[in-house]
Amino acid sequence: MNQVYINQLSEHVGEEVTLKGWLYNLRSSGKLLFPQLRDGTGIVQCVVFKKAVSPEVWDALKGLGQESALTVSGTVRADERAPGGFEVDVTNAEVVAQAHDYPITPKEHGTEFLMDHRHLWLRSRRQHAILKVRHTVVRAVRDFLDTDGFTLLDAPIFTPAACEGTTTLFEVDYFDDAKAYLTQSGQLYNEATAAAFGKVYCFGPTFRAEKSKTRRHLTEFWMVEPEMAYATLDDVMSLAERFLSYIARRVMEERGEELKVLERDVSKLEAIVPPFPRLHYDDAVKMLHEAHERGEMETRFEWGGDFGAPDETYISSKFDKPVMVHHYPAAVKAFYMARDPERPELALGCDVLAPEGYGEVIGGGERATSLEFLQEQIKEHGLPEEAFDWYLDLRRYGSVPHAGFGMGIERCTAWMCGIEHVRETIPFPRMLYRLKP
RNA sequence: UGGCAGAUAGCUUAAUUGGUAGAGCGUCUGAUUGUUAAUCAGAAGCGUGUCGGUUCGAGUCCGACUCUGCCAGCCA
Repeated sequence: MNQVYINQLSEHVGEEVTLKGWLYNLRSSGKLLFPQLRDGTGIVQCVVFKKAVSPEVWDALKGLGQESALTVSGTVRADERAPGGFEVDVTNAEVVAQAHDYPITPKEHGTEFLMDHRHLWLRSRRQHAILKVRHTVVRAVRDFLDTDGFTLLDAPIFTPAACEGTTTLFEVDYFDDAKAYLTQSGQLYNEATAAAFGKVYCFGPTFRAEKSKTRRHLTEFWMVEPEMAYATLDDVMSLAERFLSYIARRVMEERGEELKVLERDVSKLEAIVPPFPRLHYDDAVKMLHEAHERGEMETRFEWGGDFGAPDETYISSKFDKPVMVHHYPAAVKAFYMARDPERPELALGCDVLAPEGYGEVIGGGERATSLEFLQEQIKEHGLPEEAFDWYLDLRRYGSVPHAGFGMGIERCTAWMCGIEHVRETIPFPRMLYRLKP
């Protein structure tokens, strides 16, 4: 018999097909059963008339528990009463594996319970939709960069020392008595590959041992980091707006059904088109000051600091598109940031703040080119010089202006989906105090 | 790491002033030929996170601990 997937049913109306999947839910009405079958591509309601199947099949189906594995055969029929538009009139079925007392019932559950059952929660409609959107975000990221002339050159996950020296690193034993650290950014390695290949990116897991307990943080997350040789802050901002608008368009094109499941306000995604507003740090601070004077912000923001979550939310709330804030004070940015020649206290850095309070989805900028400047910075930041000798070589041998950024896949996905917390945008989130399952 | 909130049945939760811990869902049995988190009838079963204190009596009050959630800092 003709095995098909549920998302292909529209091509098989009137045909006899076999579906292989799991029981999502079962309702009964006397001589009639309505098993809902899911197979990873979708959910379809099947209809079993008692007299249409053998007594053995009827009895097997009647008492079947949620998430039992089964195959069903029957005729595909378009039906307005069915949620997906199609139904299958079952003529035969086989129970592959019975399931009893599936923990996640069709009722409400708390976050802790669901996270403890993450391995099963993934089967739920909403989680399925979110992770399908993630898949499309990842594909869009790769397609965009690949067709734009970028070469994928992944950075190592084991690193000998801090890339930025600021955030906390996960330390692991690395043979004998050596220590290695899990990467917190591929940034420095990207600068090496950019000098070899021109336009490059790395895309992999990133680890931050920050004890953050917010809806925007994971200890293990995926980051894509493009880097371009002979590029400036302006180039990187142009790239960021083309990049994000491409991702949003792909999500809308390919994941319409999923966005419906998530009840996403698609008009928010439709608004993500170039150009994005560009806001100088000074002007952003001015906005915050005015907001404070009007009583919209509790405390007066001090020039020179980095924005806190409430500041970011306020700034982004004034725009219906992502905002690109640039020229931050150098003091709050990484040591490798290039300086504004006119105002050396400012870094040529840029953060993209997503609308709706999703915060910083992209952080990047132009890198410093001068060997002497970087040597000073490394000293000032108290970083071990010997760990950066190879990095400084990049300034000794043909140093050119170059720029890039990093985007967090989970933050981007949460934004696309319009969901509260990044923990639902990765199959198995790693967080402070959560390492299982 | 700090602030706040919380932990009662497999799950979601109720419990007045300190006085017999109750329900819905799930499970089991039965009814129902169009259900949409189906409904209806019946049944079983099981619970106050851990340790200590106050009290005639603690889910409730006090202390410590463990765990969880939310917010903040840090960042993507």
